[in-house]
Amino acid sequence: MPKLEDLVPGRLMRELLSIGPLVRYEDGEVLHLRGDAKPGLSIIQAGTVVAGNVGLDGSVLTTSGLGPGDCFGEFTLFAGLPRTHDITSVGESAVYQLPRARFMALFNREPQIGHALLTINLMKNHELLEFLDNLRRLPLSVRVAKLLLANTRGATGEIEINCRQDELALTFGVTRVSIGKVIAELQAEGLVRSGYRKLRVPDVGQLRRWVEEN
Amino acid sequence: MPKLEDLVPGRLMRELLSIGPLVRYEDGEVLHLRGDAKPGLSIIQAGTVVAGNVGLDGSVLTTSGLGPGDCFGEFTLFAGLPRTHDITSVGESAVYQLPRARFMALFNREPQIGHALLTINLMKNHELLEFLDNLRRLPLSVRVAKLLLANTRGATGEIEINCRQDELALTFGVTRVSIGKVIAELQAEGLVRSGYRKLRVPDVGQLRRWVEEN
DNA sequence: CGTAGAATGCTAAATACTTTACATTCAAGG
DNA sequence: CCTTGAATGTAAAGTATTTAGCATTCTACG
Repeated sequence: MPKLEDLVPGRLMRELLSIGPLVRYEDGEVLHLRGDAKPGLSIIQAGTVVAGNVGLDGSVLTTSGLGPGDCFGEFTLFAGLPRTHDITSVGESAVYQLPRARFMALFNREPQIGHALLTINLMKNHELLEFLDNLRRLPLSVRVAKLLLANTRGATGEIEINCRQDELALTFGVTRVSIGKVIAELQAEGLVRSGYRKLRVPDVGQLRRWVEEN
Repeated sequence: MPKLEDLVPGRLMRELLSIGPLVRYEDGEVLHLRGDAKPGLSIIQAGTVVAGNVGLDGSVLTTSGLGPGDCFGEFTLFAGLPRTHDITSVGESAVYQLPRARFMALFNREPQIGHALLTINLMKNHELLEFLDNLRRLPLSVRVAKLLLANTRGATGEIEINCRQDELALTFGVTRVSIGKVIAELQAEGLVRSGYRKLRVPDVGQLRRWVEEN
């Protein structure tokens, strides 16, 4: 996924960052609450924040993690609607908080910003559609394997992924039991080995081939 | 869902439409093929076109219908990637086909265009997330009922919706059998009455209440 | 070094949806 | 008005997933 800083030239990026204060957050601190109406664009300088998942009543389970260079909050600016997710800091983080007025002024002057935001959001859209498509057509085992591959980022040979089964369950919207079964299957085929808070893929190439033919 | 023509002032809209030819298509004619690399923005003047669903090999099943004032093709312009769907005319249609270079020139001059496209795509994104969320949390019967309500557009009392069960099955990614069962359920509760190529909702308010409490 | 909380492993019954197959009903065109 | 293709209705068997337990294993921390 492209980030804002990959899509706008350095000079413009610096100008963008100069219009909002860099705010620091502690682990677990809330940056924005769902329903909050105050608009603005946020750009992550350091650390990780997660969006999503209120639970109980339901709401969106997406729990997507955002890292340095990622931005969020476009929705409040361009759709004119309140925040759709809670945003929480995971560990310490530092985030530029650009207020609406000054950001929009720059947006109106520099078409490259709109271009970059459109690129980012069209890619997101595309990924969502693919996810939906996979959801309908592929068995859970293949979807899980795909996610693992997405986390190898071009590595080959043996890799280790730090994740819990209930995290996987959440991202796929299924129960931990189902994830457990799937991992047992994959393990029986020698494609992964499960551990405490981690999964080991002994041979990325092999897993990739298995995904291809399923 | 907002359309381009709702978001840019008339003057600018006319300028936009003036930069590309208005092309007419017959029923079933293909406007763009999946994989086609030629970039450009398309704006529908009249008629309906559908995007999606190659079948066989799989690919996206989304089959979303687009009408007058809707636009498509942003993906080819801002993500720089080939078409992701086949686009086909349903009945006769007329579509403005704006070539890349001239459109981008206008885009760079008029920030309102970028603003409008962002609004549209952020809303789409939001709807997709909600759809995904519903998919995970709600039984099929409630999702179907929600779709019916979405097609009432504020009407009250009795309404009639023209759709086939296999169309519903396609949009929800389930089989016709499942849709049939769901409709039978809803019918048993007196919430809908099924007919040939149509569904009748005797009391929109009642259906709405039923959805609320499920 | 133990132990408690966190995470995984496993089982069984219940539910939702699919697949396959066939019967029935509808409506448009000759 | 009758036929035919399109659409809906229904049923039975199979599969995937959930729900609700409880057992086991791991590891951080006291």
